Amino acid sequence: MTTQKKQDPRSIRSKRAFKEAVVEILIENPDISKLTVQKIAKRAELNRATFYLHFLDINDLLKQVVYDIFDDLLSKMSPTLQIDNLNNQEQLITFLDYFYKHRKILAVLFEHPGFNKKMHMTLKDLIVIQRKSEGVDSTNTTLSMDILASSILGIIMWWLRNGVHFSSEYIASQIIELYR
Amino acid sequence: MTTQKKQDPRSIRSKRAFKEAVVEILIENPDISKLTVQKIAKRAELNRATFYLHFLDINDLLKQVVYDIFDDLLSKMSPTLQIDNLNNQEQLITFLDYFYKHRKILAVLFEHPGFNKKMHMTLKDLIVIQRKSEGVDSTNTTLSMDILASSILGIIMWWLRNGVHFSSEYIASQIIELYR
DNA sequence: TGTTTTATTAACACTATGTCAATAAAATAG
DNA sequence: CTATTTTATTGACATAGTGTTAATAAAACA
Repeated sequence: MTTQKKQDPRSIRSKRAFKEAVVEILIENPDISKLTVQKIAKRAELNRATFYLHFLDINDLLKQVVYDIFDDLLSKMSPTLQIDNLNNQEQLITFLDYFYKHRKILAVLFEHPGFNKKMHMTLKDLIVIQRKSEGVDSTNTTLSMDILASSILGIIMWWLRNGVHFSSEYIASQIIELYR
Repeated sequence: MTTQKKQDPRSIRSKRAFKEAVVEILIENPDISKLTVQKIAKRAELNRATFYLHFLDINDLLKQVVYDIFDDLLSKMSPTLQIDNLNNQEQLITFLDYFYKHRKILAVLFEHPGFNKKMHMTLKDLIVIQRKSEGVDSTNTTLSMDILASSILGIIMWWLRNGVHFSSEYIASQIIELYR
């Protein structure tokens, strides 16, 4: 507890209110370009100037929303990752189920530049962990982990973009098929 | 020449000026969210109101820029597609070379919602044409053409996003490797 | 409970948006 | 080559959004 400056409860409440507001607005109207600080503040029932006390701009707010979601996703993945006798496909389904559950907001956030980067990093990490647990040395494989992560990301983006008409199980099986 | 309403040369010039202006601005500062109609009109040396005569808004302008690029890409691909004895990899390299050549503006346009959709359609079409020329019946293959197109798209996006540090040949070989 | 800390606010100057009636200029028919 | 039509261009206007600041209010905690 050295440099961990304790947050005033008021700050925490306000930040959360803005985050919840922007998510609500985006689910109702999934057009990021139509967002304004004014609309977000009104929905959060807070003054517009308060927004600038917590966030640099709308992009900064969205970046923080993205990071929150990934923290949540990773905390929900970690118990699954520790089960050794769980195979590729089962882990992948756990992963995809998270996306399915939050598909509405995730489909919108995909448009945000920060999302892809974070998603790519997360996927790559998960693949490397997975490979290690299988005893595969990733440095020797023909396909780079970046290429693998990018191609899976592409499939998940298409899945979410098109309204999630396929089950997590089907998408998992298609991804597995790709790397047979 | 029935419903093909002939364009006034003035319209054509103005539209082109706005398109060139927005591309110039985006190459200098690749942040779509910082674009304004005002800046674009100033760069095009035209009045701001003229902008609204040709485009609905900035998104509409960007959509048209995206479509122009894909028209150009397809017109450059079609001679290549007609050469029967050209293999997968050589066609893929022709495709990727186009992206390499226009990487600066394409890396920016990837952020635009319309881009991914158009790109996915184009890729899927090219894959189906390719398969047909090889005599493969796409309806019988295990992987859907959508999944294939999405995964390749993911790789190309990663390639462009990370400053194109790999050659078209390397990326092509990695994509081919994926579907071995 | 009093004092400090910090979040909140209204107000300000500025920039951006989208539209319209008036104007200018290019296109084309005679 | 000129007259007339067509349509692109413009300045001006009302409205909405931005980012900041000094004054205020209200939680935190000693």
